[in-house]
Amino acid sequence: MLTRRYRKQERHAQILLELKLKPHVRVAELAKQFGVTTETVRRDFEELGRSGLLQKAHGGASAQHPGAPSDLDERRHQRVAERERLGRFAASTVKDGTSIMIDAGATTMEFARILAFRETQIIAITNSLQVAMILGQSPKADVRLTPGEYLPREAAVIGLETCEYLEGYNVDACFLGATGISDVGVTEAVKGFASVKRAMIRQSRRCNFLIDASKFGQTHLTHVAKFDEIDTLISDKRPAAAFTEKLEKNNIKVLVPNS
Amino acid sequence: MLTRRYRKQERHAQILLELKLKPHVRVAELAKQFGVTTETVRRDFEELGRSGLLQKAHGGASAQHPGAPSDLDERRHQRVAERERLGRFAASTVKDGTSIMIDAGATTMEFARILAFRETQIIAITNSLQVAMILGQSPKADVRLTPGEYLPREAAVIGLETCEYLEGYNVDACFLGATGISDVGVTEAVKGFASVKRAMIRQSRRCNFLIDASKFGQTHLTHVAKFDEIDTLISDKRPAAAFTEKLEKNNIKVLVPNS
DNA sequence: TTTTAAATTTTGGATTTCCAAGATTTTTTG
DNA sequence: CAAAAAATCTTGGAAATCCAAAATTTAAAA
Repeated sequence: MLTRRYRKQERHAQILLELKLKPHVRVAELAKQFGVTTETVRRDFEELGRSGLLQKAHGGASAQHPGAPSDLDERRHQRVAERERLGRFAASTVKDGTSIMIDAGATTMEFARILAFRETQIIAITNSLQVAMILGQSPKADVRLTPGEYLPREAAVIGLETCEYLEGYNVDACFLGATGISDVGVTEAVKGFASVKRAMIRQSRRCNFLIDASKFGQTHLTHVAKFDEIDTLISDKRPAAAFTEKLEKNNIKVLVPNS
Repeated sequence: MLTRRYRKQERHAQILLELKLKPHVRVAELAKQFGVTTETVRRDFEELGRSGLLQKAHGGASAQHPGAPSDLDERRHQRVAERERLGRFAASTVKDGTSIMIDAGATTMEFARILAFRETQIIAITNSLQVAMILGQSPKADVRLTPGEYLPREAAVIGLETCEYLEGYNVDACFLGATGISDVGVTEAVKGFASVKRAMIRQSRRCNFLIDASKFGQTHLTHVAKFDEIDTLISDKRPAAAFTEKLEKNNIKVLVPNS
């Protein structure tokens, strides 16, 4: 019997590859190209779509927003609604003409997307390739990327060069994500991120953390900031009363949408 | 009579705005949202599509990728096979343990894709976000990104910072694309790219240009390199005899696959 | 090898989208 | 204000897509 021309995995890879060239591919085209039924391609889309690697459409599929590695995307699919609210709200606090630093993460990406959508006039410095790409679409954003070692999992750059570069700039505010906030302060799980975040804090007049409610009370490996270094916590839900009180005792403004 | 809620221009702007948030919008949705017929939305797509601002799809439209000018898109897709051959061939010349610089462009992207696929062990420095992302997927590649101003159309960084950063490194070879090669040498159409390319040439022991045959004889605005600065020209087809001779008189090795 | 699970194809009908051409409305222009 | 131009709506098929379920093939496991 003949060996199948493309196995499932190859097709999946090929589809994602195509989507890097074209923003949209059609079921029929791919079916012909692979020599399989449209139903098979449809199923491929279904699977890739579930992993958040593409967006299904009638008759085809669209690339997910530019260049998004898979693990990061999986996370993106969880808590999307909450994150969007948070990002939208955070973006609404940024005024025209502000200079900011933005770090890497799913939350800050959403934040950047809204900033681009609103066409807020800003100068932004980031170590996240995705944030740069998203913000770059806004005609009103002047984007600078930091140098450094490329970290595939997060699509960001890190390292000494990154931190040194940041020292060349002083900005109005920084907007940072994190994997946890608890009694010990803000902590981070991703190796190499903490030092970049700290560098950003040092160069900013105002420090904002964007942390969604699911991360309250969590403590991770590396330390990012103590309470007295934080100016604002932006989240989707207000933390427990006791914790809020503790934060406000440290002069941290807690901002949540809607209320 | 009622004033129309959205005029054509407003709709167009709104559609493009939506596409910054979602990679794909549907005719039916927008028609409902604007309170117009699907036919009207379809016509909007038609017009925006002609200007290359979006890509039509069955039942909707997708955002155009950054770095994909509309008129070029068709040509890009036609030359995919040639570019892949070129990229594959160029990648085959890279040995394990080499340090290289790679610049931005469709051709170098393909080159990077093959390097990642082959898992060649390299240290790579690039100013292209896409090259970084692609190469970053290889476990054997150590990728560094240059700093600089972000250029949305090309998904790359440029500027003085980029060039200064490059001066901190000396590598075995650089692999560069270009928009033209002719009697005057290698030239480039994209503003800001030439100086980055020149900086890369200065820091490399060996200078390779990846230029497909369609660009032979073309001269563009900015000057990149004279013949005596080039070591190798890698292409998909051999140039005309007269031109080849001229190149080889300048000690430029001309490499093409297959022969 | 046989068995089992997974992947793919086939089928047919419901749904959606497309396209063109003519009718209607709105906007612009003289 | 009237005429012309542009934009939009309506309509009626034609074409493409979707979906589910059952049949078939292929790959993996026992």
